[in-house]
Amino acid sequence: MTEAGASPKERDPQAVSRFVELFAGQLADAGMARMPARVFAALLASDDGVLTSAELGDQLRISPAAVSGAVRYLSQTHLISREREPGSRRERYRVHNNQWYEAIANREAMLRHWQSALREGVTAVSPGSPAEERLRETLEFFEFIEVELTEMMRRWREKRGPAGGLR
Amino acid sequence: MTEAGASPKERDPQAVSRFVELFAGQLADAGMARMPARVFAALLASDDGVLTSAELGDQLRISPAAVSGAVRYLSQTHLISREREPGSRRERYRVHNNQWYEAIANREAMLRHWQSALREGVTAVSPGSPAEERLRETLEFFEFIEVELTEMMRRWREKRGPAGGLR
DNA sequence: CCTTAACTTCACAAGTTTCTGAAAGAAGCG
DNA sequence: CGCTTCTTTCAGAAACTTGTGAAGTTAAGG
Repeated sequence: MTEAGASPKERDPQAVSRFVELFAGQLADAGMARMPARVFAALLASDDGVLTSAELGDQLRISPAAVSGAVRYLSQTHLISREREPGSRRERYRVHNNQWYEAIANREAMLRHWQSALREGVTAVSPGSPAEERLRETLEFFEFIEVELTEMMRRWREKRGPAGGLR
Repeated sequence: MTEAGASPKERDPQAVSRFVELFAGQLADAGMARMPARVFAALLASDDGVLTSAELGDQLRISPAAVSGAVRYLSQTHLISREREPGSRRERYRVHNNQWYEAIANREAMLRHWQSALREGVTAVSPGSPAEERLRETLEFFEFIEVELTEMMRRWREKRGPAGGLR
C-alpha cells in the first residue's frame, strides 16, 4: 500500500522532488540564482516549512558550502529566517508562511532605481521632443505601478485574514 | 552656445548615452539579457523611437551580429517592431510608445507556469499537511496576482487616454 | 541576371558564474 | 578546556554565456 499509484495517501518524495526542481527552475528563469531557488523551493515543499542544513544538502545533493551560500542570500533578502535548534549546533531554516510573497511582490527598490534613471534620461534629451514625452510617460507608468503594488498587497492581506498578518 | 553647460537647449549625446547604459543595466538586473537591454534603452531614448541597425551598432559600439541577435529577441517578445525603410534595404526598429510597458507588466505566461508547477506540488505532499496548505495558499496568491495585474493595466489605459490605446 | 548592400547564422575565444573540496572558524558538551 | 560537530570562507575547476569575425543568404537596383 506504500507503492506508487494514483492518489497517494502520503507524501511522495519523488513527486516532491520533481516539483522542487520544476518550481526552482521557474524561479531561476525569473532571475533568482540557481541554488537559492532550489533551497527555497525545497523549504516551500517541506512538511513544516523548516529544514536543517544537512537535510537540504541531502535532498538537493549539494555540498554544505552550496547550502551555506544559498541560505545566506535567502535570509538577507528575508525570504527565510534562520533559527538555532535549541541544544544543538544545527541551524534550521524556515520559510515565512505569510510574508515571503510580499518580499517577492515588493520590488520597491527596483522601481525607485528605474525611476531615477528615467529622470536622468528626461534631462538628457531635447526639451519638447518625442523622446522627452516617451521618457516622461514611462516614468509616470512606474510611479503608477509603485502605488498600485502597495494597494494590491494591502488587498491581499485583507483577503487572507482580516485577523491580521501573523500566523 | 552648443557647448556643455547647465540646462542644455538641445539633446546632449553624452548624457543620453549615460542614461542608456544606466537604464540598460537596470533592465539587465531585472533579468533581460545585456544586448537586448542596451538596444531597447537606446531606442527608448532615441528622438523618434526609431533607429536603423547601423545606428544602433554605431551608438552602442557593437557588431552587426550583436544587433541582429538583440533585435530578434526584442521583436519576438513584442517590445519593438521591425519595419523596412521604403526603397532601401535597411531595416528600422521602433519602440511601441503605448504598448511596451504592457509587455513588461504582462507576465501572464510566467504566472501560468508558476501556477501549474504549484498544482503539481499540491498533489505531491501529504493531504492535510502544513505543506499542502502552504502550497495552496501560494497558488491562490498567484491567481490573485493574475487578476490584479489585468485590472491594473486596465486602469492604466484609462488613466492614460480615455481617447483610446493608439497614438 | 549580375552586383552589391544589408542582414543573419555559426563556430569559437574570452569572460563570467557557479559549485566544490579543503581548510579554518564557532560553539555545544563532556 | 579540549573534543567534536556543524558552518563558513576561499581558491580554483568546470560549465555556461556572450559577442565577435567570417562566411552565407537575401533582395534592391542597375
